[in-house]
Amino acid sequence: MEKLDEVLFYTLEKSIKVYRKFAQNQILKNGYDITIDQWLVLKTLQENRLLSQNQIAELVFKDFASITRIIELLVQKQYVNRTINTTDRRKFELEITKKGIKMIEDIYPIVTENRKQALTGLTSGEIKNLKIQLEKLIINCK
Amino acid sequence: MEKLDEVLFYTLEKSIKVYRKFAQNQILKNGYDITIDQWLVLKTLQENRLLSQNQIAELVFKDFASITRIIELLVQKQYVNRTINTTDRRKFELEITKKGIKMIEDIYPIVTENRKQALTGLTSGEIKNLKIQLEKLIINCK
DNA sequence: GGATTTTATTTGATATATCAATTATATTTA
DNA sequence: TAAATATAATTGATATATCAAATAAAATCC
Repeated sequence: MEKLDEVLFYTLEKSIKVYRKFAQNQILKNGYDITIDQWLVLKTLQENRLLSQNQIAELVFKDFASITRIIELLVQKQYVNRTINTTDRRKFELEITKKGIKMIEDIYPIVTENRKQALTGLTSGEIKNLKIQLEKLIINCK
Repeated sequence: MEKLDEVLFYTLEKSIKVYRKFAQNQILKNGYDITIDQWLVLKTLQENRLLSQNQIAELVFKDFASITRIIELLVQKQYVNRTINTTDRRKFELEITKKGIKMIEDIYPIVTENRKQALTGLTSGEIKNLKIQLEKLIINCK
C-alpha cells in the first residue's frame, strides 16, 4: 500500500492549504478583514455584474448553501447589494458596491505579490503545464 | 486585473475540490461511512503507530483543534484507541484498531481506482513533474 | 524547590462544506 | 387552468478550519 506522502493528491491538498494560509495571513497582516472565500465571491461579482447566487456557486465551485452564507456576510459588510429580481422573484440580483470595488482594488497588490512569491522558481512554461494538467484532472473527475 | 479563471491558484483550488467530491462520492456509493479527512488521519495512524495528536496534525497539515475533533469521531467509530501516555500525561497515545485497519484495507481498492481515474491521460513523467512543482510552491509559502 | 515558561490538548466562536428538507415562485403539462 | 414538476434560495444538522483562550502537565530557571 502506497504511503501518503508518495501520492500526488496528498501534495495537491497540502499545496492549496499552505497557499491559502499564506495568502490569508498576508491579507490580515495588511489590516484587511476579509476571508479568502469572501474575496473569491466578491472578485467574481466584480468580474460579472448582476449574477444570481446559482451562477456564482458554479463559478467558484461552492454549493448554494455556502454561497447564501458568504453573500450574507458580504452584504453585512456592505461590499455587495442584494435586490430581488423583479422578473423572477425567486432570484436575487447581486451587485458589488463601490466599497466592494475599492476593497478588491486595494487588496490587488497583495494578491499579485502572494501569487508571485508562491510561484518563485517556476518558469512560465511550467506554470502553464501545471494548469493544463490540473484541468485534465478536473475533467477526469466529472 | 487578471481574471480568476486565468489564475493557476483558481485551477488548483478547483482540482482538489472536484477530486475530493469525486472520491467522497465513490466511498459513500460503496457503502462506507467515513469522510476523506477521517480517512486521512486514520491512514496516517496505520502508517505510523503510536503518534501523538501534534504529530498527526503536522503529517496531515491540519491544526490541533481539527485533529481533536476528528480523533473523537474515529474513537467513537472504534477505528482508533486512545490511551493516556503514562510518561507524559499531557499526551495521548493513539493507535489504529483492528477494525480501523480493516476499514483502510477494505477501502484501498476504491482509493486506488479513484486516483487512477483522476490521472487518466497523464504520463508518469507529467505526474512526477506536477508533484515536484507543487512541492516547490509549498516551500515558497513558508 | 517554587515560580515561570513551554508544551499538548481542549473548548468556544465564527467561517465554510455538504446534504437533506423546506419555502416560494415559475414553468410545464394534462 | 389546476396539478405536477422544476428552479432559486434558505435553513438545520454535522464535519471541518482557524483563532484565541483555557487547562493541565512538564521542563526550565533562579
